[in-house]
Formats: sequence, C-alpha cells, structure tokens
Amino acid sequence: MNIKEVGQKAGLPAKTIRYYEEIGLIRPLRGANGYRAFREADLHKLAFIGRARGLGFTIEECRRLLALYDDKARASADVKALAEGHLRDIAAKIAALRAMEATLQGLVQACAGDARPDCPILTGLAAPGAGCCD
Amino acid sequence: MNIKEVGQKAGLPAKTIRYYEEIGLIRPLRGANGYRAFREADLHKLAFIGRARGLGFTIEECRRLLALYDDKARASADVKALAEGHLRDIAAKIAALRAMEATLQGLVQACAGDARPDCPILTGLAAPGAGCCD
DNA sequence: TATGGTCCTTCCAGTCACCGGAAGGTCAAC
DNA sequence: GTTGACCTTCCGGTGACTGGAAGGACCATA
Repeated sequence: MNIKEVGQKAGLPAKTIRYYEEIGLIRPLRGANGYRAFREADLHKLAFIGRARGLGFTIEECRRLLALYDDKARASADVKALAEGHLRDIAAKIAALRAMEATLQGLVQACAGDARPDCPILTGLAAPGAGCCD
Repeated sequence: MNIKEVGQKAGLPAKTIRYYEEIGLIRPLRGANGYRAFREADLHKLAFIGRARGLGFTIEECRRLLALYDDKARASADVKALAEGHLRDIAAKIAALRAMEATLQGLVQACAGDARPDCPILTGLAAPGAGCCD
C-alpha cells in the first residue's frame, strides 16, 4: 500500500502519516523506488492511533497505548489508569470552558447589541465587577 | 512602571508582555536606559487583554476588542457579534470534549483494571464496534 | 516515444501563544 | 566596589500538524 491509500483507509492525511513516521510511531517498509510500503499491520496501527487521537489522547499517550497494546503481558490496570488520567484532563478542560461560557454569556446577555456604543461586554473586560455582571 | 511591576498588577508574566509588544498589541514608552516605561493606560490595556484571554478570546480577537474599546463611535452590535462567535466556538469545543468523554467513559467502565491483560479500552481502540461499547 | 497527470519523496517554513535560557547592560543598596 | 535583582535582545523549543516548493516515479494515452 502506498501512503495515500493507507491514509484513506485509516482516515488520516498523508502528511500526518509522514509525521508519525518521523516521530517514530510507525516504521513502514520502503520499496526500491523509495516509496513507503505499508503492510496491514501498519494500517491497523494507524487506525488505532487515529482513534486514540480522536479521543483526545496526546501523541505521547498514543505511544504508551501502542506499547501496552503490543505488550501481551500488560495489566489492564495500566491502560485504565492512563485512560482515567486523560478523562480527568478532559473534565478539567470542560470545566474551564464552561466557566468561560458562563461569564461570557452573562456579558452578552447584558449587551443591547444595537447601534449605540455602550457595551457591558467591553466595560466588563475593562474592569470586572464594576461593569455589570462579572 | 517597569515590566515586572506592571506584570504583577495586570497578572501577566513579563515574557508575555514583551510578546504583546512584539505583535503590536501595546506600545509602551522607553526610558533613556532602554527600559520599557508603562503608563496607567498600558496597565489598563494589559489587564483588559488578560481578561479577554482568560475568557478564551484569541489574540486577534483581543486586537479587535481593543479596537472596538478605543472606538467611541462603535456599535455594541459589533462587540456582541464577536462575543457570540466566540461563544459558539466554546460551545463546539465543549460538545467535542463531551463526546470524547462519553466514549472514553464507556470504555473505562468496561475495563476491569486488574493484573490481567484483557482490556476493552485497547480492543475498542483497535476496532470500534467489535471491542465492546463504542 | 512524448506527454500529461497523478502520485511519491525530502526539506523548509509557518501555525498559536507563549516559555526557557543565554549573554550582556543597568540600577540600588550595602 | 560588589553583590543581586532587575532589565534588554536574541534564539530555540513547545504540539501536532499543515502548506508549499523542488524534484523524482509511475502510468495511460496519443
């Protein structure tokens, strides 16, 4: 398989796959013409990485997940710990975004949104608490 | 005011303030010794930027917010539109994170997390749908 | 056989919003 | 005069790619 074909099957752009090779996540063979030659195992690995990335795991976490996947003597507790750590990261990000959302929604609701210049959003940013509803 | 003092008052590290000058967000004066000399107006602006960044606005959005803040003939509708656009971005990010969280939670709950190698998290990543609960 | 189009390769640079550190100048206190 | 804390600029790195240029490879058709 050439890079484009494997990319289509794994749902990843060719550029990304080259990058994954560069950082040592995958090691495809090379043909006589210098083209990368992907086997089924490479495709499998790429799809695995793609799904892990889709769940928000970092590249380094993907690397560890792949190592655990390859390690037939792994303890599922190690995988679970990794995933739970990531779940905590996700929860923290959601909480931070929700806090932003709540504050900003308060400001937006107070803003008339007409042709006049008076704007609680700007005054709220200029001096929290003094403006309106921070 | 020197950079450290203004940084403490605005809640921003000196590095960040130098960066903001580099990209043209602020233009502090310079003393005879080459040190940046910050006025009250600079501090005000920096605090404004800091709060906007804290709400997740990008640097470019901060630039536009500052321009609107300086424009006494602005329409509050323009500010509101900017904020609402950002609110949509936030909502989209939250939705994406929640989707990740839900999927990952399903996998984590199915995982025994003991010393055995069997792991629905890994099989779920290796082949969605086949593994367990994707 | 020429030619065109689509693939492949590497390398370089850019993204975003900074952060760390090195090398060197300045200032205030003791 | 000598610390030590500040300031300056410049360079490089972060994460995970993405875009583009320059050049080689492959295949089908005229």
